[in-house]
Amino acid sequence: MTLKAQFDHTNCAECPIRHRAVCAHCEKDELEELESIKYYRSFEAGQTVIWSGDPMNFVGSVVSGIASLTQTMEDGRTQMVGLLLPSDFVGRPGRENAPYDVVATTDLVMCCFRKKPFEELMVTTPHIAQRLLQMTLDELDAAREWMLVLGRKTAREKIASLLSIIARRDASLHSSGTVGPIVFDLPLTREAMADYLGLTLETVSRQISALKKDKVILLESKRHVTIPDMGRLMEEAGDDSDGGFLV
Amino acid sequence: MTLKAQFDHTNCAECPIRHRAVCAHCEKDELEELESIKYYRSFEAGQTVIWSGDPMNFVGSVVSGIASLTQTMEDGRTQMVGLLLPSDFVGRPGRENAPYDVVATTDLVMCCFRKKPFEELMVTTPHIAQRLLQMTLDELDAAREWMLVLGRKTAREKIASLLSIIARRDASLHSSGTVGPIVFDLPLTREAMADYLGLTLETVSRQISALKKDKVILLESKRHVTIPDMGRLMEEAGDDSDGGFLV
DNA sequence: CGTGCGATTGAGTGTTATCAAGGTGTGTGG
DNA sequence: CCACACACCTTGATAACACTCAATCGCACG
Repeated sequence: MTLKAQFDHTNCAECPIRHRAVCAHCEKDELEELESIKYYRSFEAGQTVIWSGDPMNFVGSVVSGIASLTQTMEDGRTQMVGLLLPSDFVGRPGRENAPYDVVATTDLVMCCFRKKPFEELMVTTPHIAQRLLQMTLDELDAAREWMLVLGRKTAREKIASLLSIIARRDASLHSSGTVGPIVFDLPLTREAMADYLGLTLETVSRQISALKKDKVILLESKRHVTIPDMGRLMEEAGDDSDGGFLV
Repeated sequence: MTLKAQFDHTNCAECPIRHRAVCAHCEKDELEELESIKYYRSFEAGQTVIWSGDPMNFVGSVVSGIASLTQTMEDGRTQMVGLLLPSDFVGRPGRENAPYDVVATTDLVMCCFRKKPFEELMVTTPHIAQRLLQMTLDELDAAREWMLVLGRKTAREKIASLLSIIARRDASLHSSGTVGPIVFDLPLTREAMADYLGLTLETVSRQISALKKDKVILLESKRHVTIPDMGRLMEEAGDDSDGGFLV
């Protein structure tokens, strides 16, 4: 609620995701149109944003925090199919019902647009559709990367892959140095990591312990990770050890 | 080569994928522009269309046959990350190098456009960009469905899932009856199925034998499959037994 | 008739899941 | 302030499922 107030009257020009979100390519006048139909919503960690199957009357962008897209089978097995970071887009123009659960993994602020007006804007504003196409293609690439992880990597490689992705993302935001240790906080519980990687939480825990024992990672606390050697981590992930940093 | 000739002078209006491909929404004049930059290419089963990492100077649509998108790790483990059926699009506007291997699984005919002119058309022709967005969103949904299969399903469920997808696609093309047995030919080798499902070919073979023994499927030959009861197959796949047919 | 590819089947192994117990840290109420 | 509850995490013992290695089969093709 306090977070909501914090953003309620924010001008798009000052938005932290202004240049990465679906509105990134918009001109000033286009932005004003978007601004007139936008509103902010906040969620606490653990809250469900949308239930699979429910009607979706909005689309929107993650402004801050992390959300996850998950699929659940009848017997309770769950698989995360998307990790939504700031600037990522939620919802599909033209779709009536949500195909996945959307859950706030951390406290979350979203910039929402009512679906109908947004769909109309899509037609009149090519910049929005163009940007959405780019973003969707990027998400498709990420999904295909994860298919390799899910289908072919060992538990240890899966953990190393996830850590290297989070580390890479964090490095692209905060630090600037290309070399040297990388430090970050895990935004996911062991269970969420397991759901992302197609493992059990016990296996996640064991493999993290193993990577720690082998000095691939250092743990100050259960969530606070230091990567002394990024190349080593990427070897463990089964990726090309070099070349990758800017992929 | 003979296939190539067969399509070389085909008018778009008579094209079998005219209403499903990236050109689906195009008006007559837009189609003429596309027609002026298109050319057909044919590949034999097993041929590689594009190697991962190679520069891509074209994009295009699958006209007939099946192609696969695969990722390969340094040690040879491979994961299929896309199954390209007629009307599916290959390539990403704006991208220089291919991120995956594209391999012809069967004999294949593609309708190609040189990348540069196609990218220019994308800007001037919203119908193309709109359709490409739709198709990309559909592919993303399919990829996420596969993430559940890869991450959480058993070998038996994986096989049943793949069979039900192929059966569903075939049913949507050929037959009309909603009930009754479904018959089709598998377009994939056991090895290709394994690469798709994150299994070994031996496990694929064993599970197919098991499904056959349990009368979930009937096999006239190794590739010719009959599904006596689609609901039963979908139960085996771990999906909701009903509701699914039009998903 | 031999060759080769795709597929099947078997035996043994190993990675990961399952079941179970216990540990750590944080917030809340007595 | 302490004790308790709870969520999150770790670790151990055991078992199951899928992988590996290996032999064989069937079929198409030269």
